[in-house]
Amino acid sequence: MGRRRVTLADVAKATGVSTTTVSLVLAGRGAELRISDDVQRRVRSTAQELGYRRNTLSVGLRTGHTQTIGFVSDTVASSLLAGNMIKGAMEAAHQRGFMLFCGESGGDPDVERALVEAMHDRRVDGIIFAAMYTRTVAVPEGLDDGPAVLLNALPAAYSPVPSVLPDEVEAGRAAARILVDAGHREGVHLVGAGPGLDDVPPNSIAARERLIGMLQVFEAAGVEVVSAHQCPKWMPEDGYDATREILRHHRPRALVCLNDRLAFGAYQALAEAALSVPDDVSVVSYDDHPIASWVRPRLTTIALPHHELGAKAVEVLFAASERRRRTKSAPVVHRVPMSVQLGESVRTVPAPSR
Amino acid sequence: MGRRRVTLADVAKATGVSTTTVSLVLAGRGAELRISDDVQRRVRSTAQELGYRRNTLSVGLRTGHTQTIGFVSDTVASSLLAGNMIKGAMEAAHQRGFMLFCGESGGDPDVERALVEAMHDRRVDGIIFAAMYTRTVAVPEGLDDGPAVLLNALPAAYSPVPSVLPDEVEAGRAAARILVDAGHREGVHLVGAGPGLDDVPPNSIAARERLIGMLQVFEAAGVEVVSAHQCPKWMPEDGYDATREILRHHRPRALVCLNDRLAFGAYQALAEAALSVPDDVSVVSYDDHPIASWVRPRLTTIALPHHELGAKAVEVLFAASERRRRTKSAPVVHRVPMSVQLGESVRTVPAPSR
DNA sequence: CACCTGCGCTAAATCGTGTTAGCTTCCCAG
DNA sequence: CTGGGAAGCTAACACGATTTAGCGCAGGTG
Repeated sequence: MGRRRVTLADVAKATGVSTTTVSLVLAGRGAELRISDDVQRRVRSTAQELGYRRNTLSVGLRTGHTQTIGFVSDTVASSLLAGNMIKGAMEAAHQRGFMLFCGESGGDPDVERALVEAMHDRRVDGIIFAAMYTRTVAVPEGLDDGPAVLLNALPAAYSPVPSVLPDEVEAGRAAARILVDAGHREGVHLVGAGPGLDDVPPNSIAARERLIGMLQVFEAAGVEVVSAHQCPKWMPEDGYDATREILRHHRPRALVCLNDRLAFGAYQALAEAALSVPDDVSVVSYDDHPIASWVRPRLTTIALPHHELGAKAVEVLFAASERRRRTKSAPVVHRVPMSVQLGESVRTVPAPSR
Repeated sequence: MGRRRVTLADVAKATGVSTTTVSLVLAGRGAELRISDDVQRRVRSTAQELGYRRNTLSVGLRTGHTQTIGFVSDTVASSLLAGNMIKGAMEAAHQRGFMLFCGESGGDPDVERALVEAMHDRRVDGIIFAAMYTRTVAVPEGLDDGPAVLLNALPAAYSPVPSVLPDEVEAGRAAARILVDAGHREGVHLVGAGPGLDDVPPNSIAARERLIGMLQVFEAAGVEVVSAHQCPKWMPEDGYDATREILRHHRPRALVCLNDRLAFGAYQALAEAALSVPDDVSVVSYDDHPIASWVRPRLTTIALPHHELGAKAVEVLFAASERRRRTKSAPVVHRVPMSVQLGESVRTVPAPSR
């Protein structure tokens, strides 16, 4: 247990060469600096034999590169989202031999700054700053002291840091298209946001962009949205309340819920009113939260590509580290497509005969 | 951005003293080595002024301590559990100025080993090896090369590594007691495991220990468990199927579901059979998954103390690092209590008049 | 024989900090 | 005037790697 690790010097001594040689060989620069094949073989073999592993701290101190990325998020716990984003990032990082430092701020700007500093202290090669729901964020001071990426977030003020986000507008179009293609023309209601583009939860990019996409398609198809209900929290209870409110005045034929938890609440309200999904009311929602596949009938939902988002962030970060050496260009926004998850919550409406 | 960080030498030069002095002062050992108050003040003030931060890599290289903990889990994504355990660990670590390296193996032993090695390469001060559902695990080779803790898991074979686990037996007792105290004596069924102690999902400690606790209390109260249904996966669908099976032969008065997702499935089956919770059937379950508070009526559930588990693991890890220097004692199992979350899913049954 | 070139490797500096051993200065007793 | 001790600091090495500059040798050339 407490036994000393094998160092470069140990390998050098055991092979009978200098540490320089060992270092070069193991870095794959042996040929370049004309170390003979024989020596290379011997070095590799003794290194293997002694179980040599390079000390990342030492390398980091010398070269400035630590094979490490910092991942700072506001909240990992309250949503599955975080887990899969982190997972995507970890896998992408691990493929390149990188590890992830994880930190959670709870949304506190002081903690955010402290985390970013602590990561720079540990000389991370870059930082991913992630939000758990798609929104605008204040970029913490010091974030752009090194390569950085915003994940699932846009900077509130101007910032040179690039962003990686789901393509919410297209997701909005996709959701609307599902209803339009299924023949729905009337009795369409929105649960969670609208009717105006500003009737959204604070800082929510997702809500606004989904609305934009939906309204484009509905308008083009001549579908009128009967009512829309803004909900600040997007939890099941809010969906339940909003749906009850709708049922008080209308007989809806289709609900678009701005996420699956709202849809879950809507299901409850519909069940209470003895309305069946999808025979009486079609339901479409967003996120592909696990609950979407647990309810009966399963929800048709536009999936947040958490895993891809995380992986993409790492990719962009690497690209940024490269570019940084050459030139600084304008900040970029990368959009990751959202896919349709088909459930059984949408009914095909027979086209009205003209 | 690319500007060089301030080093100890910079502070020393600016103050007009040696790096040794600065190092001592900032380490709080100034008095001990009789550096004058005046110099101490000046050092601190210039350090502050220049925005000096110590380079953790360098310190780690020199001292062997990196203020860093490795967190290796099998799966973070598929369960909320992970998120809160990690969060608990992160907070506890952050309080002591530590950061967390996160890695996920997906259950692959090769990846586990690789992660543990990668963390040792980065000279972590200790490793938390976490399982996402309480079970026995094969301790990966190399884990005990440094301080380590198993979180939510017990070693499959003997291992000197301590464990941190929820107190599942007591949780089992608590669940049974809820029903017994509410007056339930008949029509009690188990969903997810049983009737035998070996009728559990593979390696599941939770199932087995919950069964033990429940059977103790039921037996003591003279309550007979009418039927029990083992489910390998513990997903809503399994709970749905098991409950349908129960309803085919019985008229249950109370269901104990071995987790909330099973209970969610049970709710669906009960609703289909037009049975009301809790008026017709009481339901108790485990975990306090978010779904527990989303369903109507809310579930009464025995909560997994994820957050505390994570924090406790860190605490045990620190204690282990201390102890390691002195003596190695027998491996310890730490149990964290599970708390009852009251919902409205249990009905009080009037005592039968004798 | 002196000089140059290419080959195959190594000595030594370096990264930023912690730590041990010791240096200088001052004061005072003998 | 000298020796000794305390006060207050510093020189120098170590940690484990990378990297630059260059050394010694063999062989060919004028």
